[in-house]
Amino acid sequence: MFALNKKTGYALIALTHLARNSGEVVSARTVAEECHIPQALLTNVLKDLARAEIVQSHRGAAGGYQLANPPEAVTLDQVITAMEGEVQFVRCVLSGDVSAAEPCDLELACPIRSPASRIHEHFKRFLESVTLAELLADDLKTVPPECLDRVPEIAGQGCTKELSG
Amino acid sequence: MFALNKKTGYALIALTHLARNSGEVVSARTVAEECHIPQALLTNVLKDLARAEIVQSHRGAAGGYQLANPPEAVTLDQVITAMEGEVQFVRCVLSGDVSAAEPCDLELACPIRSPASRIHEHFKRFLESVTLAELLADDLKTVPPECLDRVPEIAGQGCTKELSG
DNA sequence: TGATATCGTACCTGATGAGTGCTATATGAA
DNA sequence: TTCATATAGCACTCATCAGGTACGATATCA
Repeated sequence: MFALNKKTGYALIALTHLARNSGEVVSARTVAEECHIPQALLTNVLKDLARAEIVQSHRGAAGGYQLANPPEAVTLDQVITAMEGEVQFVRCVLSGDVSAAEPCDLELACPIRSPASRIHEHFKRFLESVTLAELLADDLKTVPPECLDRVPEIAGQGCTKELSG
Repeated sequence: MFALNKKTGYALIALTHLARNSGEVVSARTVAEECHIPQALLTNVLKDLARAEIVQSHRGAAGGYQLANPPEAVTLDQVITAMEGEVQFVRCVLSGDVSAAEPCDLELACPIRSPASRIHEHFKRFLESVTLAELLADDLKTVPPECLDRVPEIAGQGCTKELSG
């Protein structure tokens, strides 16, 4: 199944919680309790988000976490990268990079390398276009109705941005 | 890492190979040899694709596989679903379905359920908009230059379809 | 100094991805 | 009829990783 993993899901939930308390420092325990996420696990999730500088951490008594940037500036791509590592789409796409941990066996002969790279770019842009602000906007009325139905003719086209407005 | 698994990658490579031999029946061994994919593994991949009716299988001597539909009609979503199961984006999105194998613990309280569903729909449409034909079109010149640079302002918008033309 | 909270890291366990092997069945040709 | 070829359907192994837990170190505040 092609899906985000649970940690990333928890991260998104925690981030929306922090966004709704913007400005305030909230402890991991509070977020865990209010979002019904196992605390020990959420602790690790928030640590990853802090390392990626998506949230700011404050140690000590009355410490906790807060968003490092406004929700509009936090992209889905950033969150996924923080939790799961660089998005790759097809695993070989980045292997031109010498440092890639997983060089592709087919590197020379691969018949889809070039087109897969292009699709990878589009995929990445899609993830970059989705922001935390859209996860906060829980109002379906903000989605232009014409975007909900014209499928797949307009697939992936022109609807993403309107979601946040 | 948010990525397609290797089997799906092999599936895409095999499908492009079949597409380039459109009409002809090609054996799994031939595809494996010409695409440099382990034969035993490719056999399973092609079986999955046949089960999903993405390719047609022909048993017996001189048997093999051929595309069941023209490349324009084969979407990335179909291939991923055939190889990895239904795309879910966030794992809970489909759990409203009673038959879901993985009901979400947070079902009632989840603060991102509704927006995640919307993003899931966009994500799915993106995958439906990418066709095998685009994997065959290896010519970067078919991509309008303005689509390659305006990032992320136009992210995910309006470029996908042009890729195949 | 003690309570609280994050930081870093290591660990466990079950599921799943990647790959292999075998038997049954279908087909075409000798 | 027989044989070679090729797919169909399982069942299996092995390694990796996701999901989750635990603990000592460190920072902050009262």
